[in-house]
Amino acid sequence: MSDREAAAACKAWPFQEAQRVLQRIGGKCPEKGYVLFETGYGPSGLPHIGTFAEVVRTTMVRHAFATLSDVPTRLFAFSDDMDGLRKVPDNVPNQSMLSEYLGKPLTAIPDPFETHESFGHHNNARLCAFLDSFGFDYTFQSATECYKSGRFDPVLRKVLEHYDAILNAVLPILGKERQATYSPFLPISPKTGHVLQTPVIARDVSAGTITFEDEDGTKTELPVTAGHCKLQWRVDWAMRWTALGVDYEMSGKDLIDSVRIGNQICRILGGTPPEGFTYELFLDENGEKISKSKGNGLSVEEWLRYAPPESLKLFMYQSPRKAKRLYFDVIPRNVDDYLSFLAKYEEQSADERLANPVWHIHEGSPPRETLHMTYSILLNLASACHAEESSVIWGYLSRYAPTASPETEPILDALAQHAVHYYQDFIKPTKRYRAPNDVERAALEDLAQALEALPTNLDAEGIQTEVYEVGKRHPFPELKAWFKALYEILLGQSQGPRMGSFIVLYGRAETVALIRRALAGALLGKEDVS
RNA sequence: GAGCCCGUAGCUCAGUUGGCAGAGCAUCUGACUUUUAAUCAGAGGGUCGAAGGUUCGAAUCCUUCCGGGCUCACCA
Repeated sequence: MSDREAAAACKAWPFQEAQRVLQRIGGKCPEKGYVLFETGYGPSGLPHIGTFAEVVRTTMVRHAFATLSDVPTRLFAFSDDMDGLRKVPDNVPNQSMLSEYLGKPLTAIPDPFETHESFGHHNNARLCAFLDSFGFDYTFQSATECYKSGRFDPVLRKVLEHYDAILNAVLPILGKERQATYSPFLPISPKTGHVLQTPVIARDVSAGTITFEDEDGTKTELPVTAGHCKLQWRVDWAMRWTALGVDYEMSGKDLIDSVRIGNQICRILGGTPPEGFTYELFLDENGEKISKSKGNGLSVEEWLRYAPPESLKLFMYQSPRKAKRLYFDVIPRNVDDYLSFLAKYEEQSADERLANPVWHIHEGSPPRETLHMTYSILLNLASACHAEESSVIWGYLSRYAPTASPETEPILDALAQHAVHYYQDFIKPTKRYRAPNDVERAALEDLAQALEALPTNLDAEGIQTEVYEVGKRHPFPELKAWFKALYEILLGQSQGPRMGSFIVLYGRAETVALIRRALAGALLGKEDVS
């Protein structure tokens, strides 16, 4: 079976989606010369995990499609940057300046960060930087540019022509209040520059204009073309599908009705609605919808501090139609699942590979992983050996696999780095060191000297015996108390790893130094005062 | 009201063309000359929400029902 046949038979959802796209175009290249995938972005906020999810998933479908067909593809990341600013975001500078521009298109508002041509341009740049950091292949599209350049003009005129039909399509899903003032066209006031939400009083199809009442009450006539008017979002979406010839766009289940309306409008405009895919929303650990304003759930940045992007992509790949909880605890699991899919890939047949998530995550060519070490082991390791940096973990890993190094095992190296972050943020703050009493002090001094005197090639077992011997030489009620003291004084926790293996892992000289610092009271400063 | 998702071990969930019910954690037992919680080995634990149907065979497909959750109707 060829790759293409195998892909056509593959049940993995990106292939199923790609099949629908292939059927849509009837196996032939569309007139525009390519199959168009689109993802939308509202630039009044910064890119977030939902943006990421949509682009990753769309990219997976796009790549699956490229495996099924030779028809070229493009992905537009479309920014609705002509949208009027409704509210001043509280996470940006120059708040008072921005408040003077409320109601104006984002691309007509100065950049509060003073680094770009406009606020819209600034956020667009943030979007692109965000997407670039993951290496996504896309073409950025600006709504402002599309409107002003006339690219949307032919379809805008059609919207005017089929005004009533479009109105009738949208009205049923609106509330009563909204129905009264609703207009698909949002004229941009020539006087104030505001995007107006105002009824259309008259329209002239042949001239391509609408008449409305401007903010100061004067009757104003404006062309619907060339950027003089924007469209209300649902109609805007459908117009864009029609004008650009969008073949595929996914959206959240909260938009189901809007997609339905959009499809109707698209047909009214003479277009063919894109193939859609409705994905489920993300929930937090309590099963509540994740929203930026509530700040629940998890940000992309948080995830990437503790785990590599591939694990987040895996999360996005898995069950997109299922409402999944997105919170901290799911990270380690997704890392380990990613690693095991990666390991499994090596021994799979060609068509099994197509259903392996790593095939989709890495666009058909996943990296080879030679040293298999789960993330949970690394997390344990990081906390057991007090890993302030990944080199400590590597100290252990190179003993385990002498030929391995950060250079030969980049995946493992990244994981080690992430495990250190995990240790620093979650384990270390819980540590509480205490000062030794006189008996313990003497025993620790004894241990430090004993460790220095031991033959350098002694193994973990031998060191363990020596630790034991030192304990016996001092008046502990029972040896249990000696080990407990070691953990509490040196590691800041009431239990810990076997001392012999810990010392080998942490380093003999380093352990001696650690003991000396403990004796000097230097570890007490690390105590968490909270 | 309309629509979507979920219900599988104590917990969180896998289960990919229907073919002997799985993982992680938790629990229990044992090993490793310290510890209930480094690590390792092993064990117990499920009427797959319920009832019908299709099938030689259903966690999986169809129907109905029960239970839980979410979304839409202001903005995009």
